[in-house]
Amino acid sequence: MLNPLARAFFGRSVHAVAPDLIGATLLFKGVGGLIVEVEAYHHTDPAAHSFRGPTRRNAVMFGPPGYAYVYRSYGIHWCLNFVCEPPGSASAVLVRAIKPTVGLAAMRRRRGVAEERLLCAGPGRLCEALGITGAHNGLALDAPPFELFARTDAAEITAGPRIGITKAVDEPWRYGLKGSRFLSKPFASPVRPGA
DNA sequence: TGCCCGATTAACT
DNA sequence: GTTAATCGGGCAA
Repeated sequence: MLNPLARAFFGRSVHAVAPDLIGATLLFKGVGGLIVEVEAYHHTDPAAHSFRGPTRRNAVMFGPPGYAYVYRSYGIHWCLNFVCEPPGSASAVLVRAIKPTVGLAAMRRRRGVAEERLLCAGPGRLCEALGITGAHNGLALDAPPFELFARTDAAEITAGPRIGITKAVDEPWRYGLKGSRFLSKPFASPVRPGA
């Protein structure tokens, strides 16, 4: 059972939780950093894995909030989601990028990359750096090996269309820390008419 | 069963 | 700019 604070935090709309996760600290077995990019997936969203109903893969999404949904992407990579909203809502937030702060050496070893900016800039890269796999699907987020700490300082949050999807492509449900160099891709700058 | 596609990434040209 | 790697889901047959 999740602690009441975590349940209250994740039990809200994905569109409330997602921006609140920007600037939060995520650690897995003591390795991780600051969340700088996430995407919201609601069960009514054609791009969501839960849109067509429960399967063995997405079962965790249909459970209570505050748990990790880890799935294999393109048969190769692992991607980490946080289940949100009341139980059965089947909505989740995809963690797309973090700024590495703790355990840099372990991340570099797992990734085989030295450049700090590329350690966790992308959902697949992030899971590889932290050592998260399908074996961790369904784990509670308020207990080891996970550690989550809410944002303490004010953060300037920006939003835009999600990446790598083909359905509901115009919905601005990607949230990020404005100007961070650890994003998987930059957010489009506002276009001024006549510029 | 067979076929196509995907919430990706790295290594090509 | 393009493409391969690789596997589960969804749908047609």
